[in-house]
Amino acid sequence: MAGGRVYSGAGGSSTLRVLLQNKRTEPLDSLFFSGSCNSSSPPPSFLGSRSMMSFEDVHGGNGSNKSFFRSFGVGDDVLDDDLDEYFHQPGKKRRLTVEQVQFLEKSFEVENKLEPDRKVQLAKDLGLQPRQVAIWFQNRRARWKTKQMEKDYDVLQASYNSLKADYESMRKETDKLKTEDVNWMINRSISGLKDLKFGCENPGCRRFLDHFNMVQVLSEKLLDREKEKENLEVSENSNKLSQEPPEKPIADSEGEVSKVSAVEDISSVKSDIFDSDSPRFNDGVHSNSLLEPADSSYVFEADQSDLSQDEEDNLPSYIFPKLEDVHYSDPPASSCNFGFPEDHAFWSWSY
DNA sequence: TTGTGTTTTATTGCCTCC
DNA sequence: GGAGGCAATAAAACACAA
Repeated sequence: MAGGRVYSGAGGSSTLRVLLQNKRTEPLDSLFFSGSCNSSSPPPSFLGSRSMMSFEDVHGGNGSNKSFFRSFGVGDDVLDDDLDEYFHQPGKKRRLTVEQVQFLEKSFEVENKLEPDRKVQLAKDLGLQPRQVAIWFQNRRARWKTKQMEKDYDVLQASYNSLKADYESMRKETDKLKTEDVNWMINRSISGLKDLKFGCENPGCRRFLDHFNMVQVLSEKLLDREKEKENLEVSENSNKLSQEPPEKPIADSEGEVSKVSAVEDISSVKSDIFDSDSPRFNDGVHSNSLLEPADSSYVFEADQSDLSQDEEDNLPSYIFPKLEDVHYSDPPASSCNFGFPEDHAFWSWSY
């Protein structure tokens, strides 16, 4: 017993099960057996509570709530003779009838809290003890709360799944945009180089442009040399055919040999850099793909040793600065990074 | 028929409110 | 301090598969 609470209705000896076994009536059948059973299943036993049937406790012991049963055609003789016997079975839990539960459910829908007056009235109408009605409402509230929590959980989970899907979608979109952005920057840089030809007053930009132009000029030079070499070989071969094969090399002086070697070296460099089959060399002269960042480093890493000292000496110092004079660092205010992020160090340098 | 899981009814203990 | 609500739990009733 909690908090001095007094529960009424316990005790007694007989059961309505006995009553129904002996004196069941059609109205009672419809009351106690409808809904929860069908023709193919045996009717369940009456599931009223032991305490629910304690009329004395409900209405001062005058049995006035027998009206609930009388309304279904149960005669007073039945009630008087057997209900007492049934209503006082200890240690048994009785389920409410479908009709009682439906009645309580409707009442619960109206208001899930139970005021004392309403509780007494419901108990009177259903032939239950007020305590039973209170317990039923209490348990019903607990079930409602559990279901509500399940619904809330489902709503939250749906919301979470929706947000997660949005996140994944946005993440993919972001990755896609990043890729597009890189391509856009590359294209912008290339078109920026073209634009620079028509004027860039920024010293850094001008130097880069001069460098870029010089690379193009040198590449054209290399191509010319390649052609000269090929022509020379062709003419030599034709001479061989018409003359005795020489016993000595064509170039018998060291200087001559060195020049040929130099040409071969340069040709090899040219082949590496300007191979017409290379994706970096599209039109043979001015190639945007020359600046493709996939191998962008080579643009600035041209091995100066590939050029003859004469050629190198003839270049302005700002075009081919000494390596020790070049400082790849954070871009100065005058530097030019062509729209690339500043962490792309190769785009920004200063002397 | 029986074992097992679920649902329903009821109890207990604690708490808050008046 | 009594009344009543709530959470946790017990236990009976029920459903169902094997």
